[in-house]
Formats: sequence, structure tokens, C-alpha cells
Amino acid sequence: MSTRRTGSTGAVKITDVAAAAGVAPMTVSRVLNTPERVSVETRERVQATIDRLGYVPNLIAGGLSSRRSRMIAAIVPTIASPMFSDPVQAFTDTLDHAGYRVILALSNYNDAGEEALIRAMLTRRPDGLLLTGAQHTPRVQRLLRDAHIPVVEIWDATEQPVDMLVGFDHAEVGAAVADFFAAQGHTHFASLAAGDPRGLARRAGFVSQVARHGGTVIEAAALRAPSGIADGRHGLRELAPALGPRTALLCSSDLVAFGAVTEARQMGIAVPERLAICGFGDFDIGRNSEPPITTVSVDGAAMGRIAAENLLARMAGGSPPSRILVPFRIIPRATT
Amino acid sequence: MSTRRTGSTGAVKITDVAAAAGVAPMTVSRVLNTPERVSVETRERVQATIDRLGYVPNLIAGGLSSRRSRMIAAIVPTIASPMFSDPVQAFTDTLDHAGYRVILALSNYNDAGEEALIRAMLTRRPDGLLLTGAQHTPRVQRLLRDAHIPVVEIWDATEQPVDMLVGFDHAEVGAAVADFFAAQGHTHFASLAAGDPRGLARRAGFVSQVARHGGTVIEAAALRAPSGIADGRHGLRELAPALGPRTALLCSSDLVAFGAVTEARQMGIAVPERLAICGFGDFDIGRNSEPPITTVSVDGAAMGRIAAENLLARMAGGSPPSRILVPFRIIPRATT
DNA sequence: CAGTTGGATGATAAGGCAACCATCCGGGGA
DNA sequence: TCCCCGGATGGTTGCCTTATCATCCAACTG
Repeated sequence: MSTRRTGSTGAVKITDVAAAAGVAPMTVSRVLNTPERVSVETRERVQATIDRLGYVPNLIAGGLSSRRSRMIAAIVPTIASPMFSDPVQAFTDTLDHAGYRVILALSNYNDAGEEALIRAMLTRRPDGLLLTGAQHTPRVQRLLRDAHIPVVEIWDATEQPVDMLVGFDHAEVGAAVADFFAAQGHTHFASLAAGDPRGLARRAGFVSQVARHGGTVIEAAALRAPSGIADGRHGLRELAPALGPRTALLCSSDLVAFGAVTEARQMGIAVPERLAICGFGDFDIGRNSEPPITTVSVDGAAMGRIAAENLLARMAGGSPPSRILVPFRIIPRATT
Repeated sequence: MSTRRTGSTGAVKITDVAAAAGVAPMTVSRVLNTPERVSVETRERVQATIDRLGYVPNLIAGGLSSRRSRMIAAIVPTIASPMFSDPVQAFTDTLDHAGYRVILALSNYNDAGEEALIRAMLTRRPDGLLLTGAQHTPRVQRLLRDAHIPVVEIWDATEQPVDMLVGFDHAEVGAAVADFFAAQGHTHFASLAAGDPRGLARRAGFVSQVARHGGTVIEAAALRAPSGIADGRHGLRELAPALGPRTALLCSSDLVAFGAVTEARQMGIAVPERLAICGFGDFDIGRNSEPPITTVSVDGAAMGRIAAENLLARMAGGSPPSRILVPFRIIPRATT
């Protein structure tokens, strides 16, 4: 009674190791997962057998049995920008050391597809989930709750995180930059913002705080996301005719700011005398170009690391803070 | 006889859907995986039940049964550079559309750890594997062969790929740049190379081709990998005292080149008159900074996409080419 | 009208591992 | 000397799905 399927993969499995080492499969499993619960001599004998047979454990099978996949799903808009590649890098590195792997999904800023994307990730039964942004439809929120796994949202802030949050308020950033400019005596303002929710939130915060200072903001059309140097250059050309004698410009990233600085130089617009420019993100390029670019620094890598640590803590049974606001600060450099 | 474990996850499973829809579990499975083999009315009824119950299929269990995880493992040194984030982005996007997910691992340029990293990935039973670079120890090669899954190597070329390869010869790149400079009448050469195998290979190709032209190359210490703008600035300062009246400099990336350009300007070294600079990678920054930077263009996104397509082709039973050399070309801009 | 064919569906049995509980054994205490 | 305790190890079963037949039925062939 067994014309079964064509047969096994032919690969060495835990029972093969167990038989060869003269122990039960369960003991081999312990050697791999909880070696401290196995006597030294048994452990060494089993380990030697594992090495000899070239046994590669099957975590698909192990995951089905233990109901822990040891995988974490991460959804970010893109990794083409340091804005997200830094957190993802840190997130991945941190989890690696704990034996977890990251399944990466890129949304390409398509928020409408978030539910489908999350659902697709959940079919993999990840032990945890990283999301970018904190705005989700009620359906998504329910989906996440029903999944019964820890979830971290990064790069944003909300009063009611789905589960855990590591981020900051983008409107506050915009407002802080407005204050910074105002303190320098600026009265004319402009903005080059990317069309993603967070870029728009920074712009909104900037605009309303400028209004509080009694000014108004010249705006270019929203840039594509992720926006790059070329967008900054084009944006400045669009803005140029409307610039006053002395204008303060907030850009949605240091790349955009660099583009604006470059284009301003080309157009003979003096920076910072006639055009003060502040970027966002504290990227390499803003630090190391000439002139160095004033920016808002947010530690993306720290966000990724903390997100990973919080997930790990939760999976270990702990109760990390559900809402961590990371600091941002304006770094004045030569463009303001 | 069953004091079994504490119980199930409580989640809806395929048998629940089947019972609710009045069909066998196998039919539900078909609705999800091969809907064309199910009659329209049954399909719709089952699908409605799935939606109503909020069933999220368990691909861990499915993968164990079908022996296909629908996951692809990708190992790259880092995603902090467009050099690798572009291919990974394209790779991920391409596979997403085919229902595959990417498990990401970052080697941080630690080649010594490659075997352990690959072994760890293989425990996940990926259906395919992306590797960066084509130099592997015999042990690694055996490990890969024993895994019986398609493997693509990118960003490098070798006569004997482990399985499939999508890349190019870095020494040829260096040589081509040497020829390019020589054709412009250069007789003094310099190099700023990152310490990774491919950066060093480009430098080596550059050096030997320069030698063929009867010249020699001034070299700075190998830069850390991934190297950035600051490395280019520091590197140029290191190189400056040794520069001739007219020197041609090859940098290991456009970031390094940008740093060199920036520092040269600071030091009053005329570019390109006294120092001609060629970068590598055709990054955004080289295209859009002033002056635009001469570079070697390689389509990283295409490499990632082709790698994904080849893996998909192989998993579909096809036989894609085992060695695809992607073109590179020098794009002369204002720094040479 | 019997026999055949093929599409739709179902029943059964893995797939490889770990949770849970049972068992075994040696040493310590009374 | 006997019992208990605790660490080490083993046996059994389930994790949830899909591969592989087997079955069923309707339409079709001649």
C-alpha cells in the first residue's frame, strides 16, 4: 500500500542523522535548537554526524511543527533611497544575529495595494511584521490583529499604533524647519515635497507653521516618490520665477536639496544669501558635498534596529514600549 | 488517545473552508492554486467562503507538502549602495509578479562567511538563489550543487558559473577605462579602488592595461566597501601630493568620483584639465551633479531583472542561458 | 444503446520536524 | 536499603497542505 509520490527529495533528513548517530530524531532536534539540554558527549557525536552527512535542517518542516517560521516580513516603499535602505539594512542585520530572516516586499509607494501585499506576506506565516507608515485601512488593521503576530510600524507616528511604533511626527518636522527659518529672519518660503504621505505631511506641517509666523509658502507640484536629484533640479526651475529676493526652501530629501543647490548655482542664485535650503534625511551626499547642506537628521538605521529589537523582545515574551518616538534635529550647515 | 499539544492556532484552515463550502479540502486547494481546473460555480462558491471566513492560506504547510517554498534567497553585500539596491529592487519586483518572495541576506562583504550564510538560507528551502560574485570555495560549490536548486550569480563573470550567471568582467572594465584615457592622450594615471573583489578586479584590469600603454598607476590605499563620497574626498587628499601635471583617475564608484571631484575643486585642482576623473556605476549623483561625471554604465536593474527571469525560467522547466554577459559602456561627461 | 473519454471532485497518504509526555537512570536523602 | 528527584532521552502524534491516484458522471462515438 504505497505507490506514493515519486519519492523523497533524496536529501538527508533528521531521521537519517538520528539513525547514523544512534539517537532519536528528537535528540538531533535538541542538538540543533536547544543544545544545552543535551549531554556533551551526545551533542558532539550528533554534531559530527550532522557534519559528516551534510545535513541541512528543513525549517519549512520545523516551522510547520513549531508554528514559528523564524522569518520576519518587511514592507517598505523602496530600497532605492537611503530613507529606507538604511532601516532595512539595520533591521536585517539585527534580526540575522538572532536567527531570523527577512522577507522583503517593496510596495513602490502603492498604498492601495497594502492589504493584498500584507495578505500575501501572511501566507508565509512570518513571526513578525515591519510596516512603513502608520496609516492603514480598518480592513488592514483587522487583518493585522487577526494575524496574532507582533507588528512594528516605522517612519511615522500616530496616537494609536496597530501594535508597536518606532517613528516620529512628520508635521512636527515641517513645523520645526519653519521655526528654524523664521528664527533666521526669513519671511518668504518655498517647498519641494515628494508626493508620498510623509513628504506631504512634512510640507503640511511646514505650511501651517509658516502661516503661524505670518508667511506663505510657494509650492511646486508634488515630486514623484522616491524623488531624486533631478527632481530637485526641475523643481527649482519651476519655482525660480516665483522666488522672492530672499527665500527659504524646504526640500523633501537631501537628494532633492542637492538638486536644488546644484540648479541654483547653475542659475546664478546665491545660496544661502538669496535662497536658503534645508533638506531632510541627513544623507551622505548632503554631508559631503560643497556646500554642505542643512538638513533634518533622523537616524533611519536606529529605527530599523529598534524595530527589530522590539520585535525580538515581543517574540521572547517581553513587552517593549508600544510607541517610541525617535528624535529628529536640524543640522545647520552651509546652505542656510 | 490524544492529550495533544495545547491546540491549534485557532486560525481558519483549509478544512474549515472546505466544510463550510461543502467540498473537499483538495478542491479548495485547487481553487487557490489551479483555479482553471475547478468548475466556475464551485470556484465562486469556494472563493466566497474563503472571503467570508478570512482564510489566509498557510504556505509553510503548502511548501512542506509541495516541496516548493515559492521563496528565493538573495545574498548581496549591502543595500546601502545603488550598486546592489538597484538589482535587488528589480529582482524583487520581477519575482513578486510571479508569486515568489525574496528572503534577503546581507553579507556585509564578509566573503569568509559565505558558506555559513548560504547554509542558513538553504534551511529555508528556497526554490532558487541569487548570489553576488562568482568566486566561491569548492565547499560552497558543492553545497550549492547538492541543494538542487537554480542559482544565479550576478555582478561578476567567470568561465565556469556554478549554474547561471548574469554579469560582466570587471578587469575588462578597468582595461576599457585605461584605453579611454589613453585615447585622450593621458600618460599619468591614478586609481581609487574599494577593497571588495570587484573593485580590486577593476583596478587590476586598469593597472595592467595602463602598463600595456607604457604607463603606471598611482594608487591610494584600498577604500572600505561600500565606499562613499567621504572616501573619495579622503582618497584624493591622499593622492594629491603624487599627482602629475595632468592625471587620469579611475574611481571605484560614482560616489567616490563625486567625492574626488568635490575635493579637487576645494583644493583648486582643475577638473578635467589637471585631473580627469572617471567613476563607475552611472549613479544618479554622477548624472545630475555639476560637473556631470564621466562614468562606466552598467545596468544593475537589468541584471536583477534578468537574474529573476532566468530563475523563473528554470523553475518553469526551461533552460535559460547559463552565462549572460551584460554590456558596459563608458559615458563621457564633463570630468574627462 | 453499450462503451469510451475526459473533466470535476474526492480520499488517502505523505512532507520533515518539534511539542508533549513518558521513560530511564544515577545520585542524594532518610 | 529504598524512594525520590531531576537531567537526559525517546515515542507518539500533529502541524496544514498538496501529490497521487481513484471515482463519478455526463457527453460523445459508432
